[in-house]
Formats: sequence, structure tokens, C-alpha cells
Amino acid sequence: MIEALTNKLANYLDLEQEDIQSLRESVQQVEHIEAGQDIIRVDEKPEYVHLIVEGWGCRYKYLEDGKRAIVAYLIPGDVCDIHIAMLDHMDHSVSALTPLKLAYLPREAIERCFRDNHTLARAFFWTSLVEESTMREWFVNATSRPADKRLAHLFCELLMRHWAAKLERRADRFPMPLTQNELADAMGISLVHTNRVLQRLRRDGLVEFEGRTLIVLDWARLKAFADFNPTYLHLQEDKVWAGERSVEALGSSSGR
Amino acid sequence: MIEALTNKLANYLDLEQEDIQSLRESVQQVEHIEAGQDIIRVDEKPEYVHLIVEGWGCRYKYLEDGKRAIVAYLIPGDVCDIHIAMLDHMDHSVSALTPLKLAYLPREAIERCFRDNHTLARAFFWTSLVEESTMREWFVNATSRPADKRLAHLFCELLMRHWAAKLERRADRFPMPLTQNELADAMGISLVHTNRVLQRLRRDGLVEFEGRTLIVLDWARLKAFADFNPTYLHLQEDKVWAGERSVEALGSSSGR
DNA sequence: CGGATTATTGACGCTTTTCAAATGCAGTGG
DNA sequence: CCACTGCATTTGAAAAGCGTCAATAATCCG
Repeated sequence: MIEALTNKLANYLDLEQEDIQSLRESVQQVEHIEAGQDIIRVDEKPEYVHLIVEGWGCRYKYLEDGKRAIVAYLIPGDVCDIHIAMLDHMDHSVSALTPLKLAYLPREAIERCFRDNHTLARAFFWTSLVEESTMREWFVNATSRPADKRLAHLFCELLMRHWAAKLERRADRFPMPLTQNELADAMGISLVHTNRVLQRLRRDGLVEFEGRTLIVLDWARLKAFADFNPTYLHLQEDKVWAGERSVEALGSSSGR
Repeated sequence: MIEALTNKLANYLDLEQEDIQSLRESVQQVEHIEAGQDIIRVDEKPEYVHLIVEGWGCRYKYLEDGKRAIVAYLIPGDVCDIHIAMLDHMDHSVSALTPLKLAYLPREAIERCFRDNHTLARAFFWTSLVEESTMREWFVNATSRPADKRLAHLFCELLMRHWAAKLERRADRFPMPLTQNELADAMGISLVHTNRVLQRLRRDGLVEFEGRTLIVLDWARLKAFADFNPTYLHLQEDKVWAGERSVEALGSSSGR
């Protein structure tokens, strides 16, 4: 249930069994949500903190002219709204991009944890700082790289985040449930351009689709093309390394 | 010395006199730094947390091709690197844009405060979440708005941040020490385009320069033009309101 | 006053957007 | 099984926004 979260946190610190247990006990209920439904809306202050167990979600804002700007993708192990332990209202909304399995943690359980459990408090603060760091990188990505490198960069990030949460057995792929429209809204480029750029990445042999799974054909070349430096994800090299090594091997041996 | 910081925090919670005192005692030394100098570099783990007392700084990253991407401006009251209380290395650099007066807080003082002083711990977590929220808005700004609105949006934010830290007596202005190059690096547009867009804002009577001070001529119109919604700054309306009201009045009475 | 930044202007080209239409694809009901 | 429907993907052509290059003016500072 919360393995994706604990796997992710393990990249930063060593959780004791009792910390994990205490987290597990905080889960009060589990809900299923349909694609397109909102989990939390801007200006709300929800009573529960939501953890994604299965499926993808996104943080987004609507602009005056009706355009939707996606500011983050959420995958299993991501928490939607710890902000709410500190802030008095959401400054953005969160919705389901696919059907979602969600764990609900009562806000007071989180607040108790901030007071009583130093390890878990640090862990949650850490996820928050990593999100901030990720936003910085998304900003740099959007302002400084052309659309094709931008998209490649996103794929690099998503692959490593799937490694960190140990969501896939094979290191060269991850599920890609997004439509090109949903990709476009997160890259800040038009749907038409997204389509063309995506074709280019495929034509150049960097990535490939197998149904709704994205396969990285050449990790080294994709990273280089995107100017991807994973520092900002704050993962500990030695803990993610196994995955990375196997995919490096895979990338060079598969040729192409 | 730390008034700008405490003023800013007061927008979120009520600090007791003893909390302020405990913060004040954490300041171990004060340094002056020249414009252009780095305060912290990427990958470092500094022993001190740095607070800006006077002057402007910025967070930035360099790209492969040598371009500098500015990801945040830091003004008095802003803390450069609380990240470091949790993370093991900086994922970006921080440098001085103007001559800077900096307060140094030993890292262990911050860590002690996280353990012992619940109020201050919340306060620091709050600043971190607001920075995250601001990064989201910068991302939306960069990906979804044309260059002129983007620049207008930045000016709106900087004005309100100066209100929040009570840095200016007059509510319609703030110091603008940045060169157009430094503006361009933060907006993700070229220097030439920045120049043209800035001229447009002046020609349209939205802003004006008085030496190195930026004057907002029509706050209501600037906000509307930029599609600026201050929710993301998480300031409490009633505490900033005095400033905002006076500038609304100012904006409409000055005509133009 | 002189050298060095910083601000401004013009011309041209490329990336990306917009509009519009076509094609493919999955689910539904007859 | 097939037509129908709605959504996602793909393609083309023209226009807009913005970047680059290159040169000139203004400003700052010692």
C-alpha cells in the first residue's frame, strides 16, 4: 500500500521498521477515483493528506483564458498535499489523470508526526524540498531548452522517479498514460508542436512506445540530448545505481 | 537586522517576542559581499544558513551551453539555503546581484530550532512552501504568458514581496537594481526582447523608472494585464491590505 | 575625460502557434 | 459484424512571437 512512498523515502534516509509502521497506521481509508476527477481544489483546506497508491495525477492551475497549466505529475508514492499541514489553503488544484487509488491520511496524524517523530518529519520536509527543487528544474527546462530537449528531459525525470519508487521491474521503461494534450499542458507548448516533437524523438531512436508504455531505447543518448543532470532529484546514487547500471547496459547493447 | 525576515513571517503567524529573540541570537556574524560574488555554489553543503539583510541576490543554474538561468530573486528577509538543513547538497547556486549585507546563522542553530521551537520550525517550513508555490507560479508564468504579461507579473510579485517585508515606505514602488540582462535571464527571454517589452510597459503607462526605482503607475491595470493573483504568495490579506489599499488609491488618483 | 557596462534600434530568420482538416482508434448499440 | 460516435493523433500552411546578429547611443565610475 505505502511501499512506493517508503521506497522513495529510502533514497534519502533509513526508515526504521517502527517509522514505517507508524506511517502505515496513519492510513485511515483508501478510495478509488475516476480519471478527470479533482482530488483537491484551489482555496480548499482538506482534512486529509492524500497519497497516490496507483495511477497518475497532476497539479494544475487554470489561467484566465481557460488554458490549463500542469505544474507537476504525481505518480505512486507521491503525496498530493502536505502543504496543508502548514498553509491555510491550496494555491493550486490536484486531479486524477488516470483512475486512481488513493490513501487518506488524517491531517492531525501528519501534524502529530511533525511533533513526535523527528525522522518522519524530516522525511516529509525532504519530499517538500525535492518538489521545490523539481519545480526549479521544470522552470529552467521550460525557459531555457527547445521543445524537443524539454520533452526528452521530462522523460528522463519520469524514468528516474519510477526507479526511485521501484515501480517497474524493467529499468528501461515506465507507463505513459498521458495524452499528448496532457503532455502539452505540462510543457507549455501547443498540442500540435508536442506531436511533432514526440515524432522526432521516436524517429531519432531515443524512445519508443509499446502500447501505453514508454521505452527508453538509449538512455545515455537521451540524457545527453536533454542535458539531464539528476542532481536536482536528490536521490542517492548508490541506491538508484543498480537500476541505472542495468539500463546503461541495456541502452548500449540494444544498439539502434 | 532581521526585521525584514520577522516582518515577512508575521504575514503567516504571530511570533512571540522570545521567538524573535531566539532568532536574533542565532545570528553569528554579518558579512558584506560584492555584486557578482557567489554566496553558495551548487553541490556545496555550507555550514551557515544565509539571510539577506540588504541588497538583492538570486538563485541560478548554468546550462551546458553557458547560459545562466535565474530561478529566483532574493530580497531582504529571504533566506538563501534552509534546504541545507535537510538536503545533503545544494542543487543550485546563489549569488549577489548587488552589494549584499548577509547574516550568517550556524546550521546547528537552525537544526536546534527545528527540534526545540515548534513555532520557528513551522515558520521556516512555511517560507519553504511559499518558495515552492512561487516556483510553480514562475513556471506557469513562463510557460503560459507572453513576454510582456510575464514581465508585468514579475513586477506585481516583487511589489507585494516588498510590502510583505515592509521594505518601502511608499506602496507604489520598489528598488530595481537589476540590469535588463538579469531580468532576461529570469524570464527566459532574450536581452533584446526584454528591452522591447519593458518599453511597451512604460509606453502603456503601467510602470515608470525613477533612477533605479520602479514605480507602479496603475496597480489595478498592471494586475489585470498580468493576470496576477496573489494567492500563491500566501500573505494574509488583512496584514498586507493597508499597503494595497493605499496603492489602489494612489493608482486611481494619479490618473494616467 | 575615457573605458566599460548597459540600454536601444533595425533587419532577418527560426521556433512555435494557430487554424483547419484528415486520419486513426476504441467503445457502443443495432 | 458493422455503422456510428467521440476522442486522440497526425498533417499542412500561414502568421506571430521571439531570438540572433550587429551596430549605435546612453550611462556609470574612477
